Amino acid sequence: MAQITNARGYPIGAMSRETGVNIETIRYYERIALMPKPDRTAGGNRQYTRDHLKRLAFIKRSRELGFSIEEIRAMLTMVDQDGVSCGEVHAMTMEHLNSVKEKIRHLKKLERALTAMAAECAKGDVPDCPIIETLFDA
Amino acid sequence: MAQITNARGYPIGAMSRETGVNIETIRYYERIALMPKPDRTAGGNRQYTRDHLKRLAFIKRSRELGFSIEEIRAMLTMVDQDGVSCGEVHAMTMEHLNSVKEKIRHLKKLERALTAMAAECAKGDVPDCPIIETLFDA
DNA sequence: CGTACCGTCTGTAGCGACTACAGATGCAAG
DNA sequence: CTTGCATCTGTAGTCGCTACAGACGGTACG
Repeated sequence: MAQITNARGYPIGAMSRETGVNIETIRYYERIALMPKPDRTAGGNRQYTRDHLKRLAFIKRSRELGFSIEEIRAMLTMVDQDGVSCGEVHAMTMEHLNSVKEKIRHLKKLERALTAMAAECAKGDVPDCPIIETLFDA
Repeated sequence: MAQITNARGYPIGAMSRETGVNIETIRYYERIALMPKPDRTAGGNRQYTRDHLKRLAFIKRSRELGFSIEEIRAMLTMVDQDGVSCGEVHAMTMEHLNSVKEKIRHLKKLERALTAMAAECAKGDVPDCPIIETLFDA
């Protein structure tokens, strides 16, 4: 009985609220074929199912973990073909993990350089700012 | 005597080689007025001076430290006006440092999540891949 | 039944910071 | 004089959205 509401499916606003994905972004995912085209009401509004909702949540979580759209597309293609190869998914995850680790290393280098620059700076309105000097003459 | 070469100025390719900034990017910086328009040869080729070179190197180093184009523009505007306020530069640097630190925190969270996911995975060609499960049901 | 009003629609343009062409010249060495 | 790399302009593409404009859908209230 309470199912009647669900029988009508989720409009795009509900999808957005449930997953935290922007409405414009949901339509964008449809345009790039990451989300399948949903049914429409007589008037032309999108009507999503629970499966759509799960898929969108999957995409959201994967994006939050920094996977690119194309990586997510690859994973979803495997899921769609019911041929999920755990080895492949594991490899993708490890590769992604390595790129995250490298980004961290890189940012830590920046952090050290910025900290060193800032420490040199007297903070006063001195004509020769050590930060600017460093950037010009490093 | 050897100065004659320099008297002709640097063509864009030399600027690129010296600083490691792509030629297309140098022209892009000119278009967005981050680099001033240089003199031209009779035939229309750009001729840069040592000052241009120093400026481009400044931009390069600042970009490598993750400063945005607009942040760099602000710093260079101060330099151009000869009104370098060390306080302002210091503030910008600290703000930038904080955003770098936050990115590091964020990436470390990702690293932990990805490591945890990967650890759960048997790596075999199991039908139900724990990574995919996690992404679907988290 | 009308009306108000939010939700949703399509299509296009913008963001940041480049990068990648195409097609036409410049210029220096042999 | 020719060869051939360097450089020129202008435009369009990248990624992953985001932000409109202007028109229509759908529902709650009177």
